[in-house]
Amino acid sequence: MSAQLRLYNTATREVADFKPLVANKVGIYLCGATVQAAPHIGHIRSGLNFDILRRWLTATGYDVTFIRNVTDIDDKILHKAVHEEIPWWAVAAKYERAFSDAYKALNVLPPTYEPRATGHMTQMVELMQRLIDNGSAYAPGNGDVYLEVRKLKSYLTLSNQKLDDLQSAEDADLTYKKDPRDFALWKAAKPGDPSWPTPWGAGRPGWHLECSAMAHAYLGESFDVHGGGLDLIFPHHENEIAQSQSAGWSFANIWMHNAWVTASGEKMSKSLGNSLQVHEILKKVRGIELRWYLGGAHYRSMLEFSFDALEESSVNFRRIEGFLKRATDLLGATPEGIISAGFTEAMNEDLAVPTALAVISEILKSGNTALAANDLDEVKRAASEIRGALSILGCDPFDPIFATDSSSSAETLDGLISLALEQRQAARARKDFAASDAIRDQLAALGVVIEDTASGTRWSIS
RNA sequence: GGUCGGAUGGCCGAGAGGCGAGGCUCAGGACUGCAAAUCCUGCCACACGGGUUCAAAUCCCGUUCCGACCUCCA
Repeated sequence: MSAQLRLYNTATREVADFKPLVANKVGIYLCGATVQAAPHIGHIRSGLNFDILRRWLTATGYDVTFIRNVTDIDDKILHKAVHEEIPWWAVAAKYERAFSDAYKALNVLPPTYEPRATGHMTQMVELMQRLIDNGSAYAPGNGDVYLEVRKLKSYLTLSNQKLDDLQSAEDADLTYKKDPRDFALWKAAKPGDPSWPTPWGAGRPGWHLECSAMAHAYLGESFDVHGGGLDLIFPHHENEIAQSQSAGWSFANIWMHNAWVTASGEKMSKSLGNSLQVHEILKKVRGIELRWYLGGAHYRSMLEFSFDALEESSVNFRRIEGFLKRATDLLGATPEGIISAGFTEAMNEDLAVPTALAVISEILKSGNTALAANDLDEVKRAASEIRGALSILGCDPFDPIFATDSSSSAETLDGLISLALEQRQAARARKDFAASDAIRDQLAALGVVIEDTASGTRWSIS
């Protein structure tokens, strides 16, 4: 059972064996950012959770094509452009950059392809043409194009809702829509708005069209996994399904949704302020620690954010890091990463990261014990298994992306501290503990922490 | 109104019929000149009320509270 990856599918509401459509290959489409504001930790959690999925699939031998789009044209971006008094495309570029920086800081791998909505207008127009031609969509003549949802019997099966149970929007305008629940594939241009030409008039895409068009462009009519946050199930993913299946494409095989980061029990939103933006939190903890925290909860569980919990998680991580550092010193080489059976079993069960962390804790314990006993084989095994696990979680401290800058002053620093440690050692040798402790305290005041071990004194910067 | 989650020890956070997840904190012990690091021991929890069962945190019924979505959302 441990050899078979099982994943939860929102569409069936159960965990089932993962069977790729094509042997040894996986196509994943993740709804990425609508680039209208700087990312908060909830946005980044989504990218992170799917990054772990992708790394796990890759590590277990799949050839993964991972698409994460950028939606760079939508209502909010236009509003923001007015507010910030810069062009809409400058808004999109600015926040796309902010997202890229955040992904990089948290070691979220770049997707195989990262398509932008504005780069796929042709594909969107083609899709609409197809939908109009087969009677699924209609253009009422005002420049809008709508999808007629009643024509698709499978509409709302992902969210398990009934069309007639939906509360219809109070401001639904039936001037052009046949049904208030029909949604806009395309919106007619308003004066001053950016627009692209179509056979039905100039305009811009509605929110959902771009994902169907881009998923089709890069992954074809059917693909393995479509992901996103829980809040995208309805309407975004339902509408993607509606468009794509109306076009005759079978679309995604498995739907995966990550849960939110909450604050005080509530879903994060802009009303909670900017303090939980990724770049703000990175002023307090390292990227690798933020990642360890955000990735540590199961992807389908809400993660209640607090700085206390973040700090606690960082303490735990530093312990693991400390072991790897000591093991590396003892072994005289960086351990290679290997994947242990326990870790595999946990990850294969719907990416049970919390269980995987328990596995890491056990390996850590035996590794530390082996370190004390100078059992090199066991130290090497433990360090390798831990490094292997950390690399899947994207938290490998030896990953160059997390490397602290090793400037030329590092050697000088090392020399200076060694000098102080030699003085301390001399004091200890003559049992002048007042002097030796004074040196230790002074170093501690500078942030240099000392540990006396059987093989000498180690130091690190806290 | 419809749909979907959740409530677990001081705190975080898994599990989903039996044999104490794990982490953090705290207390004690080992090691140490003292620290630090590490290891060991301790802290036997599952919102409430019924029920099923040899056995329920887990299944069933009911209740309370919290949250999410219903065309802006990761």
